[in-house]
Amino acid sequence: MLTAERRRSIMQTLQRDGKVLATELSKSLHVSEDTIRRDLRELATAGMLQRVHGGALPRTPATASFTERQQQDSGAKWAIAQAAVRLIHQDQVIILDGGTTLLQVAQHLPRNLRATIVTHSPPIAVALSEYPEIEVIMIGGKFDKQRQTTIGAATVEAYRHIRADLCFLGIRSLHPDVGISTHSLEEAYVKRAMIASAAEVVALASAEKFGTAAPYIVGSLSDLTHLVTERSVPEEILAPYRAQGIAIIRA
Amino acid sequence: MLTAERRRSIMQTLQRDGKVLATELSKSLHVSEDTIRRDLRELATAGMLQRVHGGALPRTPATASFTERQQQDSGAKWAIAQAAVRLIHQDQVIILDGGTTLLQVAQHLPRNLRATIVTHSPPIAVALSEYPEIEVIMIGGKFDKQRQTTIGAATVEAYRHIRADLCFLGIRSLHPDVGISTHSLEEAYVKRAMIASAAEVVALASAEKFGTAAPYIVGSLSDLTHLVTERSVPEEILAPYRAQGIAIIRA
DNA sequence: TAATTGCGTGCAATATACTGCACTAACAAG
DNA sequence: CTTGTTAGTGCAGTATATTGCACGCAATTA
Repeated sequence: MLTAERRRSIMQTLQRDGKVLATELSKSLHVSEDTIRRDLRELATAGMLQRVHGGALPRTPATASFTERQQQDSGAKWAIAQAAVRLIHQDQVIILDGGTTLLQVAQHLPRNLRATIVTHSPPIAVALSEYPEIEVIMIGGKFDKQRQTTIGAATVEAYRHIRADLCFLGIRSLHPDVGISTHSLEEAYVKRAMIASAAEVVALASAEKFGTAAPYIVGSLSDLTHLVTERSVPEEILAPYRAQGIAIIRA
Repeated sequence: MLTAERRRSIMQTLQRDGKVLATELSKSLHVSEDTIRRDLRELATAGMLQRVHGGALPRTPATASFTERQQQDSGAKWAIAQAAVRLIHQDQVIILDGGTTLLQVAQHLPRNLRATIVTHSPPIAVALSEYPEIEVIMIGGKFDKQRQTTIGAATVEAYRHIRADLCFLGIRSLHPDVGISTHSLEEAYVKRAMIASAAEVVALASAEKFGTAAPYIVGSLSDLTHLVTERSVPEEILAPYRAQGIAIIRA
């Protein structure tokens, strides 16, 4: 494995997990810890990460809370992202929601995928720089620092002018009766605009999102065409969704 | 086998495998490693791939040029950013251009600055998450992976609806006669829109930008109200700009 | 105190890269 | 046809990069 390739891999791991350990990297990349330490030192000198005892952390605490969230339960998110990616076909126009799960999806795309990806999440746009064949459309608006997405009238308006094949929607609350809901009114508006702009809507929901409801309604279950979730979710919980004709993928 | 043919083959392999090794290419294409290395060097110069020890990797603007560029000559950039920040007042609406220098500016803002910052650079928006008192407006559009900014009609149009107090402009070429110019037509349009939307325009230019010109004109010197540059730039070079009534800050 | 862990440095071995030079083939000008 | 020019190639020698190892240091823990 090339040196530069290994360092890219380290950066990717760091971005994905929010931290890296020298010992773990040494094992997973099959080089000595000395080499890893040297890599980390170099990358730190280049300002690409922050060196700490035992490993390294992302350089910008900016995305700290964001990256932190990304750490928790990353196993399930990883599986969901993997499964979701398989729904994508060449040359499609795809809308990607914000959030950590969707960032995972962006990072798991096939390297040679040729497609147009529309997103209102700056971190996702940046992550997609890695893919030479993907055209990225960034939707503007007021920037929500907590969610790391744009929101507001400009965002909703921009989505109005787009007709996408596929939309990947991050789900906060999903309930058989209530439908899709969320904790922010602005976020709900944006998600509605995304749904309205796409032919097929894929919901990405980890296990704990089921049977919960939040104050602001995004839409009904009938808005969804696919639902990607964890394998651990029992069949009886999924039954109402199946009844709606939603294609269920248990990752 | 023709040279051009071989190089196309290299690019294809790179595209397929995500990396190429000089030794392997030498064997599979039946030429010496020197020839392969020459090919890789040429292709790297042409910006088609990124040369690394042992072979080459796909050119990924995010990791390669942007982060790397942020490294180079960061001393001067740092000083310029520091000086530029002092032009900002509380509660202003400020447009921030893309580019590494402007990212530096974003990272050097006072912690408690209360302001609205408008930018078409996703990395800058993310960096501004740090500042609790700053409202960030992200301008959307087609995402330019190399420059890490949005461009195109949507970007220009969005700037039209904004009246800012201050605009910080990254400068690529500055010439007493030609004015402000750049290498990308799209970028020139966006910069023009930024200038048109701001009451005061601050140009940020490191020493090597002076006396150079590029194909696409952004505007004339009279568009500028301030010019922040390095202390090392001699007074006689700055004279024409002073004559225009531009306030010069030598950081 | 002793053991452990992570860190940094110097060293040697190997792999890779660059430089200058000579050779070839294609091609244009005389 | 001959000659000069150019681009492309390979080779030899030298320079640089990368890596793992041995060793000592510092901080933490048993």
